[in-house]
Amino acid sequence: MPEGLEAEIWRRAAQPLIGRRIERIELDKRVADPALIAAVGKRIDGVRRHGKVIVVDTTGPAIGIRFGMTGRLIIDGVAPIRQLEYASGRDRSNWDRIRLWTYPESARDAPAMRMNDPRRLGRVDIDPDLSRLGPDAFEISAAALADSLSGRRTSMKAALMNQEVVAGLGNLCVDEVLFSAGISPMATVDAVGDAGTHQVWRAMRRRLPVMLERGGSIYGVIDPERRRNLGRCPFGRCNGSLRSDKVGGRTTVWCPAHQLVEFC
DNA sequence: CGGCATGTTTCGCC
DNA sequence: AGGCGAAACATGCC
Repeated sequence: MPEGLEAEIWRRAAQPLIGRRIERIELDKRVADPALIAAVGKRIDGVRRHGKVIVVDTTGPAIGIRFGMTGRLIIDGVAPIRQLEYASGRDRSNWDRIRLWTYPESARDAPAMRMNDPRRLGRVDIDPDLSRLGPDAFEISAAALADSLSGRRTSMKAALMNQEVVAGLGNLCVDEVLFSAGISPMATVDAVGDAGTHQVWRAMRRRLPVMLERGGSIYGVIDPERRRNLGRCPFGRCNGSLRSDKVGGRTTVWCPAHQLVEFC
């Protein structure tokens, strides 16, 4: 989905919904659980986030929203993130997967909240099960990250994208974090070791708030322009060149000159 | 037109 | 048994 950063932006934008009563719900049954109509008439108690998932708590069922690759949240007619990198800025109403009106504060015809997802890989669940998600990427401690990674036989990149290990990092954030940490994305968790894992944790703490403040996952050093055109490595005085490879099944942009198995 | 895309689930294979 | 990689999913865009 949009990653945890985008979910956090939407969580914040959705706070004004708290306290309102749900007047009406329309949903696309292909991706949104029809049982969610049970939330009609209930009051919104809170909007929280874990990893990439938004949960709208009500006095009835909770509404769990996952955004897939192209889902967006629009609150009171305003899209906090207007356009996603790999989707146009178009907003066709038949891409809405859930629409929710509240009483009495829905702005005119605009739903108080809607999720618009052209590609339809997102989901809207009733009482979502978050039990398999790892610690949230923004909250995780160094010890918890080390513990969560221990025993993994896969690459660092694949491990960090695994939501059971740590919840909220996606392809772009993992590339940014590993770039900043100076750790190779293809290094195995074991090869990276305790010291390298700590570097990864520090890079998460360092980079994620900056990207959040700038507006999301695309605002790292490894931005969309660099993902497309590569070029010289922008890390410190590194003399290397960016390259693109498939790691963990995803396009990975990194610099072999400074992203080493042994961290810099 | 071919290929690729901020993600998750499923299917086989160790 | 269970972790892991590849394929599948669905659609738009360059």
